[in-house]
Amino acid sequence: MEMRRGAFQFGYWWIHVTWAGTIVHKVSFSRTGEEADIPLQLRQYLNGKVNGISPLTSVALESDYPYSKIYREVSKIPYGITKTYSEIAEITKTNPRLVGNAMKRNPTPLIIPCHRVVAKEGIGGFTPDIEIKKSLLLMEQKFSKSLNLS
DNA sequence: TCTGTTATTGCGC
DNA sequence: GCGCAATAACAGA
Repeated sequence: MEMRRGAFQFGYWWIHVTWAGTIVHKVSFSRTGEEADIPLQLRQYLNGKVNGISPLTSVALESDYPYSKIYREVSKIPYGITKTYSEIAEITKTNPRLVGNAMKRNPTPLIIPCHRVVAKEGIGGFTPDIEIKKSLLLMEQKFSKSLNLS
């Protein structure tokens, strides 16, 4: 399967995606970019038009990745829902601190919905910009609410 | 190898 | 409120 690279503008940030088929290998952020195709499901998700990115998955879920247990648990969090670092830590028998570490080193944010993991009191963090996390959570909340109404 | 660094939390003061 | 330990992967030296 051929590896492809694309970019999508989201607010003030560009989201760069590297993928092959339905497996996403890398997601990164930068201030500048140039429009280039990304997987359709991801684009619709970022536009707030669908409540998920199925069938896309991440290389980080492959079992030989160090934090894969944490990543698998995080990817189970449904659209529009948030969990805390400590909840993930309890399930994976690790430490909340380590969960934060895993999120920071997440090679594919969005695909692994690390923005749905928040601190017990507060939002937690996000690299490179907390505003991205806030926008994503706000967008998900709005869209899931509109689904309930219809 | 060894050390410093995390997107945290809960407890003691 | 503040300081600190728990705890494991990783980068850089």
